[in-house]
Amino acid sequence: MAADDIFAQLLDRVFAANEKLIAAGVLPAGIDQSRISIEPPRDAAHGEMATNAAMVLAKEAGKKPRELADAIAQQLRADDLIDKVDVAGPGFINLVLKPAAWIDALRTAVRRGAHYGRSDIGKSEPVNVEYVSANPTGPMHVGHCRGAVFGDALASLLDFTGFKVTREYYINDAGAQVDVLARSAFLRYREALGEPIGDIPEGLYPGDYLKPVGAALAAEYGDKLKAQPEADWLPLVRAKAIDMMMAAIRDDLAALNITFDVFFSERSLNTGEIDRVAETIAWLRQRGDVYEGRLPPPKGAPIEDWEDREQTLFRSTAFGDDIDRALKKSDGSYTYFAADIAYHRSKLERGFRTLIDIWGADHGGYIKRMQAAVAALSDRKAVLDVKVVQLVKLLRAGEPVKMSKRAGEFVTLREVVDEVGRDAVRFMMLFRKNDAVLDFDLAKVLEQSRDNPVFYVQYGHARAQSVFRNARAVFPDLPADFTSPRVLSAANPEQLSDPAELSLMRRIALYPRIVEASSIAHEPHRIAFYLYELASEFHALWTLGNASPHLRFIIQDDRQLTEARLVLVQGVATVLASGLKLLGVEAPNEMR
RNA sequence: GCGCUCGUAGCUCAGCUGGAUAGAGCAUCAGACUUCGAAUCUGAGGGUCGGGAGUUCGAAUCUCUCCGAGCGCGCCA
Repeated sequence: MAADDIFAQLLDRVFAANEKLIAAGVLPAGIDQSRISIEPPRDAAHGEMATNAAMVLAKEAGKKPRELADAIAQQLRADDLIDKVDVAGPGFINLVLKPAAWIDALRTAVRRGAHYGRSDIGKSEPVNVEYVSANPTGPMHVGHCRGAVFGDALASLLDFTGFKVTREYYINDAGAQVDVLARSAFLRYREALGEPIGDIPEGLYPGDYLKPVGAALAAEYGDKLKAQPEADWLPLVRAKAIDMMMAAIRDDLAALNITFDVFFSERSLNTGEIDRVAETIAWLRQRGDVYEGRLPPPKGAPIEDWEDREQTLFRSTAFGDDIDRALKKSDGSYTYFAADIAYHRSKLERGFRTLIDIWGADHGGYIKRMQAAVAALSDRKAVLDVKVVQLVKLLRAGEPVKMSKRAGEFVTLREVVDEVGRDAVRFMMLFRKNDAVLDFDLAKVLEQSRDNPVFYVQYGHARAQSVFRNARAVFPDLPADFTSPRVLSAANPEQLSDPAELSLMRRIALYPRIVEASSIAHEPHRIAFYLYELASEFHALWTLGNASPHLRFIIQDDRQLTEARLVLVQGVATVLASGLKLLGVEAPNEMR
C-alpha cells in the first residue's frame, strides 16, 4: 500500500523471508503473521529497525524464539535493503539498513513533496466528524476552541489518509436555551428603541453582544413587536437572534481557519413536514428498543422533585449502557437525547458508518447512551467514536485569567486569537492529548524560545528556507527552482553519511508511519509532537555546523556536497510544512 | 453509591495501542556565537511509571483490586 513507507517495505521483506522458511518446512504453512511488526528500537544500540517476528511466531511454530530468529535472520541477510542483522534479547531481530535505503526514503519525501505521507488507508470510506456544535446563544469562548481545533485537525488528518470526510456542526437551535436567547434579545430590542431597561434580570443573557441583535430587530420591525404578546414575537426574535449568533460563530471560526461542510439544525428535525424525532422513536419502538416503563431514582445526589412515573424509555442497556434513558420530558416534549438520536440517524441515512463526535469533558457521561443509540439504529453496524476534549485553563504568566460567567464576562475565542495569533492557538491546542487538561499561558505562547513549541517548529521551517536563500547567494548559478523535486532529485544525496544526517533521514522516513498511526488512533497530537522532534533534530544538526564547519549545509568549494545537503534540508522543510498544514498552522519562510 | 477520564523526574508533559536499560521541555549546574539566523545547541544530576495482585517470552501500556484528582449521574443542552 503506502509505497512511501519504508516500514511497510521492510515488513514485506520479513514476510518474504518467512515464505521461504515455510517452503523449507521450518514454519508451518498458513501460520498467523498478523502480529508481526517492525519498528525503530528505542535504543540506537539495537540497530535502526527491529522486528518481533520470531517471538510472535515461535509458539505456533513450536520453536524456540531465538532459534527461529536465527533462521529468519539468515534469510534477511540476503536482502538488498539490509546491511546487518542481529538477533538479540528474547528473540528480537535487529536490522541496520544500507544507507541507500534511507537515502531512498529521503528522495521519496522530496519527490512526493506535499503528498508525502498521504495514504489510502481510509479506502475512501465516508467519515462524519461532528465538532464545536456550540449553542448559538453567544460568541465562542476559549472553552470551545479546543474542540474546534481538534476536530478540524482530525478531519484534515483523516482526509490526508484517504477517508472521505464531512465536517459537520450541529446547531442546538431548539429547546429552552434559545428561548432565553430570544427574551434576552427582545430586551435589547426595547433598549434599541430608547426604552431604559436597567439591569438585565436574572436568568437572561447579560452580554453586550446582543445589542446588535436588538438594533437589527428595531431596524427591521420598528416598534411593531413591542405591543405583541410573547407567543407572537418570540419565534421572529429567536430566528433573528440565532441567525446573527451563527454568523458571529462562523466569523469566530473563520478566524481560526475553520469551516464546515454541513450545518445541521436541531430544529429542522421536527419542524419540517415529518417529525423526524417522532418517526425515529416509533421506528425504535417497533424494533423493541423503546418502551414505556419506570426508572429507579438515581443513587447519588437526591433529586428534590423526584416523581416515579411511567415514561418513554430507550433500551440503551441492551447496547452496553448502565441504565435505560428517557426520551420525553414530563411536559411531553422530547429530551435532548431524543433529538440527538434522530440527528445521528440522519448521519446514518446519509451513508456514514463511521461517526466521530467531539465533545467537551462535561458531556462524558453521555457517551454510552449515544453509542448505544447508534448501535441500535444501525443494527450494530456503525461505529461512533466520541473524542472528549478536556478543559483549557487560561493563564497569563502562570496566573489564572479570571472570568465571571455571571456577569457575562468571559474571554472570547476572538480575543485570544487576536492576542496570540491563530497559529499559536491551533498548535498549542494540539500539543497535548485531547483527554488531558491543557494549560494555555498567553504570556508563554508569545515567547520566542524553545519553551514555546509553536515558535520552535516554525523556526525550523524558516531556518530551512534561510539555507536556501543563502545557497542561492553562494552559488548564483543554482537554477531558480532548485528546491523543486525535479532539480533536487538530480542531486547526489549519497554523500550524506554523517550520523546526524542519517538520523535526520530516519526521522523523515518515520513521517508516513506517524501520520497513519495518528489517523487510526484519532490522535492529531502525535503529529505535533513528531514535528517538535523533527525540528529539534534539525536545529541540532544546524548547530553542529558551528563547531564542525565541514557539516554545514553550504560548503563554498563543494557544490556537489552542498546540493546533496540541500536535498536533506528540503526533506525537513517538506515534512515540517506538511505536518503543520495538517494541524492548520502556517509554515513561515522567515520569522522576523 | 455508580459510571467515565486521569495519576510517569521538583514542575509541565510524551511514550508509536504489549517490546529490550522509561524519554523530552522547564527549573538547577557546567559549556558552545569574527554563525548557513545562539530566537539555537552540547553535557550532568534527577524515577518504586500512585500501591498491590494477575495475564505471558515481555506490562507505564491489557485484567482485577485498593488509594487519590477531575467530570457526570430522569424532565439542562
